[in-house]
Amino acid sequence: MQKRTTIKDLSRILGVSPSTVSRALHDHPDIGKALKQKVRELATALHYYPNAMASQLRQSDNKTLALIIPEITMFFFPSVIEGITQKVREHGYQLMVLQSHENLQQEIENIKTCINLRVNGIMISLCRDTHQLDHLKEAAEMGISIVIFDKTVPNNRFPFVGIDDKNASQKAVSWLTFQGCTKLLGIFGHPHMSISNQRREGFETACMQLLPTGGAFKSVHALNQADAAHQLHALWSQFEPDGIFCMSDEVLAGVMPTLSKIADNQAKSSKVIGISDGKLPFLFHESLHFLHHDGFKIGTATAQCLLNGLQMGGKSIDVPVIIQETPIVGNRQ
Amino acid sequence: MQKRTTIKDLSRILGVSPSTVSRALHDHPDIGKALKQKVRELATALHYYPNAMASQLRQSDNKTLALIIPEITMFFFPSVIEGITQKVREHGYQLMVLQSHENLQQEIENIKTCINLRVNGIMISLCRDTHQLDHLKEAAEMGISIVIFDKTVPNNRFPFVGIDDKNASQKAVSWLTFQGCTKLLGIFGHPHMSISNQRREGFETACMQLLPTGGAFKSVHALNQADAAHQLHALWSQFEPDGIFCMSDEVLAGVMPTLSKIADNQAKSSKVIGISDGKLPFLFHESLHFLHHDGFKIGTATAQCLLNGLQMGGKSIDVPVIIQETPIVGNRQ
DNA sequence: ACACTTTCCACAATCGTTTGCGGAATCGTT
DNA sequence: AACGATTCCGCAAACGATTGTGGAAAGTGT
Repeated sequence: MQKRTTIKDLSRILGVSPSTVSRALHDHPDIGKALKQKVRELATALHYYPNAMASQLRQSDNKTLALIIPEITMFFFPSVIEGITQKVREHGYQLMVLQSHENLQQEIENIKTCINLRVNGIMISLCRDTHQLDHLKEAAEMGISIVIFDKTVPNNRFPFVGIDDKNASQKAVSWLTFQGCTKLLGIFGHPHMSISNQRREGFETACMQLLPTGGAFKSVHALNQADAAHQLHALWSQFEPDGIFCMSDEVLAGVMPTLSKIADNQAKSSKVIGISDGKLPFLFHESLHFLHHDGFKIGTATAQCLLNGLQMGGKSIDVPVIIQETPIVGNRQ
Repeated sequence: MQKRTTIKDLSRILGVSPSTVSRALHDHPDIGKALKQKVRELATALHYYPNAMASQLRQSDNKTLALIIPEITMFFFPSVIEGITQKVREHGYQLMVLQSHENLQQEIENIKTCINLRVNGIMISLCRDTHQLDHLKEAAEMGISIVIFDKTVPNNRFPFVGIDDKNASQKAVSWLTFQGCTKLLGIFGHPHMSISNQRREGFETACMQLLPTGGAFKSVHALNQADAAHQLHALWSQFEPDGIFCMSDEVLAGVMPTLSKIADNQAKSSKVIGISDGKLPFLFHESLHFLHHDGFKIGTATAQCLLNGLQMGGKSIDVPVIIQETPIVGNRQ
């Protein structure tokens, strides 16, 4: 890492003071037009690049927001990142993405990194083993704005962006029963995740309300995509549903191939509905409906929420933002 | 952003010099055991977090590597990021992910950000409109190590990590002909992308070599997933292939649903093979083979290549690293 | 008791920029 | 010609941490 040209270098060569060079480069009105020109020319000629660490230190601000998520999987998060990126860039901030890999220790480490770096704000989707928010409170006390999205904990006091999980599940059940299904299977994500339980509860209460007498339902938790496939397969001999609810794209990705592998007429004709970011359902042949859990929209809303909080000097609103998922979208018209 | 406790605060309270505090926190042998203890206690009591900007400025190094990619889509890149993250973290570096959104101007901007931030190295997959590498050369001259992966330009002189595109295509054609296909369709990505053309060329030459007399082939470029679907659909009436080669997951995602939508016996029985990261093919019912273009492996190899270059003081090897894709993997056993 | 290590810590410079303040030159006005 | 207003720029102190050097106190050996 060799020596790079600095403001001092420029100032020495031009015979002016460093402060003048700095002002010239920033188009400060105090500096004469002619001099500004010369400074700029020399700067490009000598490949001058302002040292971001130095200027950030001086201004003690780096215009950076952090995004902490469990993992950048192919499901959901790419959309979220896209939404956040767009909104964040519009407002002149840089985005830093950190992954916790579903590991609380790593999540804490990431928060520490954010504090050390003096980021302006944090958007975080909690990993499944996170149950209390001390590490976030620590960051908040350091003056960092925080917004939680998607995955949270029950008694969260930070601003939150997400969908109404229970309601979404109820809509799904409602649709299935409307289609005439009476034997429902709900497949949910990792049991440690907040949304898994929210959505399961919504599913179960809806089933109890909406299923006709003689109907039945069952709900299972899958640890991941492969486990969803495995559980569905293992369960089929005992419980053969005519309606299946998949709480996420990951579950759906496990379910669909398995479903078509089960050489059973019932399997072919059983209705499936999911909560989805809206990409995956279109890949399958089978008619497939889903509740649109729009990652992009959640991303922009989360970023917007954080930016609002920043403008209000950290005193952000405490009311959760609930994104309305689009009622029901069929992927075949 | 209120005032945070600094090393000076600690030193003032303890009645020692800032340098002593710094050394104590770094477990420097010059500092007495008792004092170290007191410093550390006060530090945690006062929620002291070292200001990363300050220390990075002083040491003029920030242990950060940048990853610049066109876009974080659901295809391929999540795996790549995973591989890179793992390798990079092992070596104590931070990773910064930047997206160019297939926009050269944005790519240049990202490089500039990297220079300003004084990152140690850059891993980049070029966006499709990038044809010359002046912006990368600029960064290289500033002492930043660079590795290009996946998407590159013809006459690249930087270290490169990727697969042998032509060879992969040839293997695909070879498999299709071995299956008895004689009328092949190759569907490729955006025509501006290097890999699109490499893979198409490989496809075409292989077709000419391997197809029996009477055989035929055709290759088309799709701008994106939806366009792949559309083109396949539009083309079907004129050219009805019995073997289809999809050069990427994105293309595959466009092709498969369309294929099953085409109510034609031929469509059901036509063989499909793709180059894939290895997740998507397992989602489909149809028997589907693919050449494993392993994103994770490419990620680790890219990061390793960059780290090697860093250790050798920026004088990195100039020989491209070619990852051998796993020959042919069937997704149903 | 003397010289000689160790042990432990302070001083001050430094990384590269930014910025409040002050001041010299130039200009315009009466 | 005198005087206030512009215009344009330098001085020096920050931002918060790291580090080479120097040196006082304490311990060791003879």
